[in-house]
Amino acid sequence: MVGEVPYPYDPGAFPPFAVTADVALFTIGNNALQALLIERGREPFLGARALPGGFVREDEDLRDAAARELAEETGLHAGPWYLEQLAAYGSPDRDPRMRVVTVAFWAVCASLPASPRGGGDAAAANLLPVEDIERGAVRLAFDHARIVADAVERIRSSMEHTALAAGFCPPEFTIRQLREVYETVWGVSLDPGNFQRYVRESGVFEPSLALSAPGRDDTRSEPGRPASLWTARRTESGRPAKAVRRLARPGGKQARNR
Amino acid sequence: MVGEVPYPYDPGAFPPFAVTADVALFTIGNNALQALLIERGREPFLGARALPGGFVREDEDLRDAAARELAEETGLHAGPWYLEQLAAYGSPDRDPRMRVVTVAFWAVCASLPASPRGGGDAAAANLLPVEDIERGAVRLAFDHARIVADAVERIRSSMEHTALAAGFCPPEFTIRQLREVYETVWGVSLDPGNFQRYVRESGVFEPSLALSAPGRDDTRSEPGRPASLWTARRTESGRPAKAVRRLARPGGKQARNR
DNA sequence: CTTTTAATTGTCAATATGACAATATATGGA
DNA sequence: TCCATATATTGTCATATTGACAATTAAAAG
Repeated sequence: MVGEVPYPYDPGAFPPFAVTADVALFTIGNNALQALLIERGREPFLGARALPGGFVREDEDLRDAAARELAEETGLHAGPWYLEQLAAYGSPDRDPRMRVVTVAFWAVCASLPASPRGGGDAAAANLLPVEDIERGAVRLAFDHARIVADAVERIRSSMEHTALAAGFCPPEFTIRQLREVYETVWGVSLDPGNFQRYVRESGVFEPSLALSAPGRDDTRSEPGRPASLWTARRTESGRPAKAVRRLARPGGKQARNR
Repeated sequence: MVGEVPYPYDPGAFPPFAVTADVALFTIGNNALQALLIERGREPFLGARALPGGFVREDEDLRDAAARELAEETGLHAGPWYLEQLAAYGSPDRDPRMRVVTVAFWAVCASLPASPRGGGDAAAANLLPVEDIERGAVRLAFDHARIVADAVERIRSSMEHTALAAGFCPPEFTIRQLREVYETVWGVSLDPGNFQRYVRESGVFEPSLALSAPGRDDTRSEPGRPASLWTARRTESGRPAKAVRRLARPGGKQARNR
């Protein structure tokens, strides 16, 4: 074998690219699906919104870069989020300055500090309703509108067969909280009774034993029977895993064109 | 605005990466799912198998680069394949020579020239059974074993709700051909009667009108009622689209651990 | 014309889903 | 304490879908 660099490439044999990692972080706030965006403080796209992101470092894994950018932008470290890669976007003209390939990630989390101000990065970060973005009411930089659209589609689809919806909730949650996540992200209204059955029998979630539900009456003051708490079941693949499908209720919100 | 390069980056502000496009092409041959691989002719991983791929050119779109590499490797141009991006792979140590981020694609096609020899590229390309790869019986270069595994999983999953299986068939195909694709890729045995019903009622496929089936007896010589021909239905999203799910038949092949 | 082979359709029980009623368990006030 | 109110949770039942498998159709071969 050779030394430091066993089989060096001819330095001129390949075109150099810049590689960035961008993250579309979603959360639910104000009864709507929200995306974390920053306001660009310089050209190009000065004043437009953009996804948190930046150059991948020399010896940094793509995923680590995405997590780092997210942490820098939200101020939250040891992120309480669920992060997954979406795809690479590398159209030759996506950045007017030079050839940049970005690896996009999507993430979901339960909540965010009221004002997730940039923890040192240039501009301020804030949450904007996905509905506004889908309507084209938000000016997004580069191809970030497409990235957000693709991420939302992936999330909506993934929620049908996995416990992803739990990523929008605290570690333990009530069935109602979970149902409201589905209703908000999918833009539909679900039947509470049938949804209860789904959560109970799908194998995707499981009741939170420990300081479970009925009996933990500490300082609650809402009327009605207290709800039990649930968690996402540890991912044991190799299971059927039922889907949520059409639990919609008759007079509910108008479903999007899925 | 400025001229050629409106907002130039500081050349030293970002680490240069090499970006490549790799393609995992699958087809069905010999009653098994097969992947197109080349044999590496140089270090590192001399002698190991690798996915067709190479550097993305200066002004080339990622997808175009993938299609180009595929065409160069198979000798087929104007590819009769279905090509879609899988994900980016960019672990800092995935290539011992330098920092390379690869954008992986997966593709499926109906058939390939008997011996898809490299159309000019270094090594010979040939098809290897995915089963062997999954079993670890094939030495793959870099992280290509993971890429193949991810691609196979994506394909198996996608086939459940889309017409992707038709990508393994000629433009027009019989229901039996289509069923054999599912059986081969999923490693299960499906009930012919129930599968017929699925094809007929799922909305994913549609009967090939034109020179349809019963009546096109030109030079056939197989016994039995002649099969009608079908095609993938033009993608009209916004439809329910039934899933293939468990049409398995009792004594069929052992299903993989899905 | 009969046998053989494969495609296609039909039947029926077991499940799953959608709609909605009934019951359980809290809070708050009379 | 008892009742009205508000949720959570469980049941019921008609309908739709799925799995298993029988029956029918349409060709080739002898």
